[in-house]
Amino acid sequence: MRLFDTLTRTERELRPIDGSTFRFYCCGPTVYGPAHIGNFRTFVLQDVLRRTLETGGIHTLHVRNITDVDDKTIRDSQKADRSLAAFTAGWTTKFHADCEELGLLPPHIEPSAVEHIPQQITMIQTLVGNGNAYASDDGSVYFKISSFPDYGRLSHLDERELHLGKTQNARSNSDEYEKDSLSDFVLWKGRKPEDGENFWPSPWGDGRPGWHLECSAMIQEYLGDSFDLHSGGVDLVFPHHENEIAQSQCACGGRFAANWFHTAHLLVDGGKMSKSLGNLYTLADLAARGHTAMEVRYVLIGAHYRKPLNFTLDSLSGAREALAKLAKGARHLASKIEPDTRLTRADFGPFQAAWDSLNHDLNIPGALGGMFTGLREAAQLTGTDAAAALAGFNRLLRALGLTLPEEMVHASSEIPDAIQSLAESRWQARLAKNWAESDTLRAQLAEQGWLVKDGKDTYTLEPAGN
RNA sequence: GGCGGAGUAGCCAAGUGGUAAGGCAAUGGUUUGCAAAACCGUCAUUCGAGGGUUCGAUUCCCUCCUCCGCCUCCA
Repeated sequence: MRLFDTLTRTERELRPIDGSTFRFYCCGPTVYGPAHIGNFRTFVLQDVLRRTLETGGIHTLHVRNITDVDDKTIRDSQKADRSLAAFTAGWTTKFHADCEELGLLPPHIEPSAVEHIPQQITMIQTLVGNGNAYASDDGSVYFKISSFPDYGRLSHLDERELHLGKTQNARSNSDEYEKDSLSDFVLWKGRKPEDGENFWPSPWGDGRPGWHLECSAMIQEYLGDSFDLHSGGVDLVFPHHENEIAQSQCACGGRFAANWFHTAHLLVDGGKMSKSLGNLYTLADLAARGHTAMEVRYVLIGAHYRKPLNFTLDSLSGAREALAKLAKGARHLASKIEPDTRLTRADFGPFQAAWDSLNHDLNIPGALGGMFTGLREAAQLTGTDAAAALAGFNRLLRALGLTLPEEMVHASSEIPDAIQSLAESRWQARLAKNWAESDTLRAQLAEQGWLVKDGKDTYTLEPAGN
């Protein structure tokens, strides 16, 4: 497949550099609270990238870290009066549960920062030894930007140098006199009283690793000095990824990531998502509004990854209908296939255009459109052709990580008994042509948030839309 | 201020130098005790505004307007 690369700003063919396995790294969550749907946009898109590669026959090695030590995890664990380990373990578990609900494939390796302190220290020692880093009086170690001429290539820093110079002057009067120059970033943070028990011994004294270094050390451990792709949200381009490049290339040599995959942000109602605006949603928030994780996933993949996605609650309701429509189309297609039909082809049939879209810079919205139009074409097919089309459709679904509702009654197991019996009474009244009674009971169900849909011989119950 | 990105129907959203995918909503019809559901249709002469290049631009260039992100932690 072809994918846009942030560093070269060109579209490139993705092929494993080792010839067999496509090895990639994704910056994972900092576990100090529940992840929100903006975080999940990134993880879901990375998941579709992986699934698309795998559907195309490419083996992958997916590494995604857990950041379990930084300012926020320490601060909030203290607030919660729990150990850092217990605190972050709780949120890690929650994160995994959310991921599973969203249909995310677990990474093959999921290293945590705390579990890789020795590797981080070793990397810092190498950097100090190479003259790329220096210790300060307070036991911290900084990376010396001026020792790495390529610094800034990813984020086009050279075009911002003038500004940076100004800032340096402005800030060199501030407290941060520890650093040779302002843009030097911290690799190891010397122990401070507010860190509490959260410190580790090092050649420079007690302290903890800097945030940027975690990823570099874990990448070195599991992927080596050169690998296929590195991914994260656009906000990580600078300084996080820029710093990773500097650390890793100086410490390990190698080319680091061959491709950079950055995902645009999620907006809510056209603006930034934030707690203060009350528009920051977690999976649990949306579940409380009656939306399934699969509906959330459908919305999250609904815009091209390099464009901001405008999230609205209405789009979630739309997703429910769209998923139902896909399910219906698939069922219709399946009904055209004789039980003993043999699959004789392995192409995508009417879904070829959808598959092509996916492989052209991960155009998921284009692929989704192709699935609907493909379904329309496929409706005419029978026998082997229908079987081949359905197989293509299902491969596409798997690439997108979508699972379709078997029946429209996706909440059937969660219908309270009281509601169920109310609905049953209504159905009996209706069969007896007691319309007044039937309508009254239907209104009662509606009041309690349930929608009745009458079929020919039976009825279904659904939570009413929001 | 610097860098990067975006403005396509009521909403979400693809796409292309050759005349606008798809989904939701809406709406007409069939069906239904009435609704809903289901099924069959309809739904942008137009792509933020104004110029320019071109036989032809929504797609390329210029200017302007609006919005978003990064420049400090952030998916």
